[in-house]
Amino acid sequence: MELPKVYDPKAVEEKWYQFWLEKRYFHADVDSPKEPFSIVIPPPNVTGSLHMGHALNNTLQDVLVRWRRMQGYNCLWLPGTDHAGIATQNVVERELAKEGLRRQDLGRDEFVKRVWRWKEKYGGVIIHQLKRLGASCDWDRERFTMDEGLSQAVREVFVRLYEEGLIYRGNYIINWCPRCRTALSDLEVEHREEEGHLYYLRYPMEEGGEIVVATTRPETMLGDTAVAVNPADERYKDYVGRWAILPVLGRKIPVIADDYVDPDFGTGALKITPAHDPYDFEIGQRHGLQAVKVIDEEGRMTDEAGPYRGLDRFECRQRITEDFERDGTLVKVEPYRHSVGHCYRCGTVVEPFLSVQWFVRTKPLAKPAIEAVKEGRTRIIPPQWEKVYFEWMESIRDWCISRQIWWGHRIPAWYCKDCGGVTVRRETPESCSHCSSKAIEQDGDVLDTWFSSALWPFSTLGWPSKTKDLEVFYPTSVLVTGFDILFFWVARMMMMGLHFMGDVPFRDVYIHALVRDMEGQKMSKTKGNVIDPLEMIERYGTDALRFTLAVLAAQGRDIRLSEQRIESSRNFCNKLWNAARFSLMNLTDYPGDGVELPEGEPSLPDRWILTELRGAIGEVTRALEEYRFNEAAQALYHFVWHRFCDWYLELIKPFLYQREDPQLRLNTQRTLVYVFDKLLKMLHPFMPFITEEIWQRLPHVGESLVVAPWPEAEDVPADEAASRKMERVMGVITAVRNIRGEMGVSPTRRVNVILRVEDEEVAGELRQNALFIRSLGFVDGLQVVLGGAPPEAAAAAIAQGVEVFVPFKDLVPDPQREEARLLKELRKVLQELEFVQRKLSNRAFLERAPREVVLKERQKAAELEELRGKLEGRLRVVRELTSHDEPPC
RNA sequence: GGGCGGAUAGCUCAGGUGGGAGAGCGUCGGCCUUACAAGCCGAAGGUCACAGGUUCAAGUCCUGUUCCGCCUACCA
Repeated sequence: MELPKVYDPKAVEEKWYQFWLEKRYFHADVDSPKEPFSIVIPPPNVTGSLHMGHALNNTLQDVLVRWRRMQGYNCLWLPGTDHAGIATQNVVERELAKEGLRRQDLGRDEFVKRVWRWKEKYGGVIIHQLKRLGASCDWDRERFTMDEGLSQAVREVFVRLYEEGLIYRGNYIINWCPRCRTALSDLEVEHREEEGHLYYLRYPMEEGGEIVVATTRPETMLGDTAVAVNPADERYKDYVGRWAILPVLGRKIPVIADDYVDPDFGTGALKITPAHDPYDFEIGQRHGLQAVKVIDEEGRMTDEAGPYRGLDRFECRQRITEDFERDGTLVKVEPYRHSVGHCYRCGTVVEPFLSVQWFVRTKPLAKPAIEAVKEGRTRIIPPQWEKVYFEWMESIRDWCISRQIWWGHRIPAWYCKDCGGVTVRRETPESCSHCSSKAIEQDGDVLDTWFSSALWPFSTLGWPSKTKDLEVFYPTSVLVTGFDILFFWVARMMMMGLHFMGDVPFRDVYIHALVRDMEGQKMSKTKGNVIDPLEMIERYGTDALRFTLAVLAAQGRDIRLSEQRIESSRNFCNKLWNAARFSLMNLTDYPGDGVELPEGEPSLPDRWILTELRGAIGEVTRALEEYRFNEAAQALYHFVWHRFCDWYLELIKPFLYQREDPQLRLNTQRTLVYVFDKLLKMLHPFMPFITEEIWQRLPHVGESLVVAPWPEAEDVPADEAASRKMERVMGVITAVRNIRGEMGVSPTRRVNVILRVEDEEVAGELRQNALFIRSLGFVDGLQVVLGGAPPEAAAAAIAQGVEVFVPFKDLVPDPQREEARLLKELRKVLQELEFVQRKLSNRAFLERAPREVVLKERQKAAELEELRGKLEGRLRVVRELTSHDEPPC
């Protein structure tokens, strides 16, 4: 059965994924005696579809899980999705809008039912896409944040925190999105620098005179209840305690003194709007000021806004500015650049808004979470993110968790209509816990989606029940995520995990980069610069995409992805495929299915490739242990392409194409199979599909690569001495090819070669390995001479002490070209030599540098000297020829 | 305002603990050499942002400067 010339991903991916599922390789057995290795997936939004960020995130997780599984761990990769409150509600509302309906038209119950229906129908999309990516998740354990079990965990956590005084309800300024009509946490506000204006407004004083205030939001003046100045500000000393008259409304407002006010900004007088600015609110509290709401939930002016009632807040700004310009209240307007908060979901300008909300008291929770990282119980990788984590945790503010939407976990609090008391319960109560009245009503709000995500590492494993899953798989081994949700999610999981499980949720946190386009821009649909992972999978195959992402995933740096890069990974797949094709063509008589080392004395190429393999196994394993995905992938790429394919497969062709020495042929086949087997195993976590397809076709032991053992470096015999011999032969081959190339001769044209060495042992070695030089160097006659006069009419090169000559008669006889070539080489050598000699003539270097470094430099100098001598000798010979060749004129 | 990261070949980027400047793509020259033209062979190309310092030795450590990017922040 011969393989097609080109690897076709479509023909294999679906087949093997189904096979793996049928064999239940991804299923984690809680009763397994093996050491556990667990990861919980960062649950994608149920509304989501796979983008490059997901592809990267899940490729890296799958690499880790598949690798650890092969190492013999009991692996659990727990998948699932997030109900994504606002996002999902928005999606369904948009769908309703097409029917001309609002959610209010349906009513809450009907709307929520509709969201569930939407979820059942479309919510599985991203899960399906993860499967196409090859993710080896335990699908039997798939979870959704609104599942019954997880909802129970949410209620349990809420009630416990409430009872511990860590959740409270209060009237504070929060961030409000007038479009989504809900409160947002501080983190859900995106600050953007914008060109705005600074308006200077004149407020008359009750007893004559005036005070001028500066503001970026003149419309909020309608809610002003004071003007504040710095107590140390001499200019306003006499104003404090007196009254200003608010224009338009004519309200009397006091001038107060507060340290918060910066006398150097604006006019040094600050208008105070306690209901629409967080700091004004604080000042208001300090001074017992009234808070007047002039903007409502939808961003429209309230009745308190007098003549401006009903206007949109921005319309009002426009109108009030015009009016003030007319009546002289407006002193001046300056252009002013400042940062404005926007809703992270819909982009609407956020309104600071006074309302009653639920909050988590975070400081007591943050402390253990800080300590856990300080003590190394959780490692953050790369470590520079630790600092970011600490900074945020140490300056953490209380977390507003109530949302005025319908899709999410309903807050388990009931209010009594009779006594006004609050009843917080795990199960729906019959009556008020304070007065036993039956007239109770549940809070209409739901919880921030991140509240349930914060419980993900233990709620998915069955908490609050004491399950075996929890016992075995918590804490999880590693969390793989992007830095954009370090605060949103990672920090909060740390807090909740420590508080409710008494242990960290994960041993390691690996933080990977963001995927950007070639210009370094974040990919976004609106910019139109997205590279769709599914499209790439269609075009180049899943393995090519995965390999690309892994090889680009260097720590601490964003990934700039281009389709070209995926294309070259596709080429790598094809290279591997053709190596398999070649191997299969030469294994038709291979006995059995065994994977064994060669018997007796292996050939030089065998010993060399085994030595290289041993090194590669060590390197790849070490890189994976350190989360250096790019280095592991790079090492594999180099080994497979530039060691195994470029050299080994070429070197063994003469052994495979002959039948005179059956033992040699068999040994070669064994090594070929052995090395191929190991490299497929190492490649499998990165490229699961093509490796399985090839492995299954080659002689192999076992049912599937998924559960095949990870290679161990110690099992592979190394032979450094043989390796060095091989490298010398390879050096000679390269020298011959170089001469041919530089002298402009076709690589397939046969030439004769003379090798001249000083050392008898080396001479014997080269004679022994003449076969390789002949076949890879396209050499006809090969002569190895020990010293003696070098040939004259020949091009020369020096490779590891061996002088390589190709007679001019075999090339295009062009002594001038040869002279130029030699000169170029000599220049390089002289330059290097000068550098080394300068070092060696420095007494400080000889005295202070370690002995082995000095020794190395001396050796280098000697080698270069020798090289120089030989090159200069050649140059003389060639110049002699050129002068003879000079046509008489 | 504070903090973090980056500046290395034409492009995109690797270069844990200081001692050899590297990869992919692109470029140039030559090849359908019975695994692969999505390939093979060969080559060119870099004062490692700038200025100092530490050291026998700096892409790598320290200080400063410039230019990008990101996070974060209560100066309306």
